[in-house]
Amino acid sequence: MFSKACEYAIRATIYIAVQSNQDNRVGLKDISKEIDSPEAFTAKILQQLSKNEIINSIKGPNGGFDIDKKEMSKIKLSHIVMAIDGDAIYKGCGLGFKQCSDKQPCPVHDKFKVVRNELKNMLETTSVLELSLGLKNGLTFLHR
Amino acid sequence: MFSKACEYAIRATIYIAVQSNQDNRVGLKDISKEIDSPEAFTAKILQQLSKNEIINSIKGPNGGFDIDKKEMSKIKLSHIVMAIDGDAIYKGCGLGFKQCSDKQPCPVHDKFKVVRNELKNMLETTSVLELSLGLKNGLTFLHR
DNA sequence: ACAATAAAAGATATAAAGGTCTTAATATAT
DNA sequence: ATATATTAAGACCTTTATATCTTTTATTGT
Repeated sequence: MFSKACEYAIRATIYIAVQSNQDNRVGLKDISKEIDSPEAFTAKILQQLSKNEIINSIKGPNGGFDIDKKEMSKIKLSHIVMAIDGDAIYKGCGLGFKQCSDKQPCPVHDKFKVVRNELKNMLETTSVLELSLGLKNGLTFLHR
Repeated sequence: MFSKACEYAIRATIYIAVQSNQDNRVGLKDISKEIDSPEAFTAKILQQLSKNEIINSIKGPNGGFDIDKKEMSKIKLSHIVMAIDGDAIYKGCGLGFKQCSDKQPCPVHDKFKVVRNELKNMLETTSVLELSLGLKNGLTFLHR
């Protein structure tokens, strides 16, 4: 569904959100350990998230990453996916045709549209705050 | 959503279905030209489809590929996807966790499940015959 | 039997995704 | 100011997906 980078990005963002909610700033090592991801690769992804203003990055001693509490409910999964994977999942044709459109649909166009719209809607309405609460309350899990 | 190989596989199967409906057997060259795919790569994919008994392959002069008319309504998109991409799209966790399950769900488990089930259902109920009819009737398109 | 045609199989090449390593930049505390 | 902690940036490596090329096998018509 998503690239590995995007999976790590979502995991990381949720974990940072949980910690930020408790006023904890977290560093790369901590994050990659908690979400079970390769450290150096995760660093790259956090850079991307930071550039896209999904998370804040603070250098130096006691530095790390966090998310503004007020922003947390505004950050949706769609923002993370867009920042890492781009809009391919939204606009891409199910059969890979560049010219596929409502006017000139590929054979699966309409069927895919339904599913894609559901996915799109889910991503656009699911907030990082919401996901972080489930994790905090022990209802969901982020590692093995 | 799917691999390139799977996209080509679906395109090819639909095209072969259209032709088989008119009792035409089609060769690799014709197929890859019609569906706008790399010829040699398409050959590999057709081999896979043939091994998985989704299409028939006939060697020699006047050889090529076809699909039994009676089978056409029984072949669903899910069969093609399974043959080429495997079951990752069904069972895979949205965040890439191996251990993700209903009992130990990742933060997006339930939300993804809804979308995935819709996709699964669509793939399992959409037949190659159905798709080939839209194409034959000029309602849908397979190339640029 | 032989030549021609077409797919199968296997080896190889190229591109993209996934991942690491090294050096630079920035902030903090002493 | 200096040493230390931490992320940023860029170069690099590895693996997988995508794609091609060559040789073999099967089928048909003559």
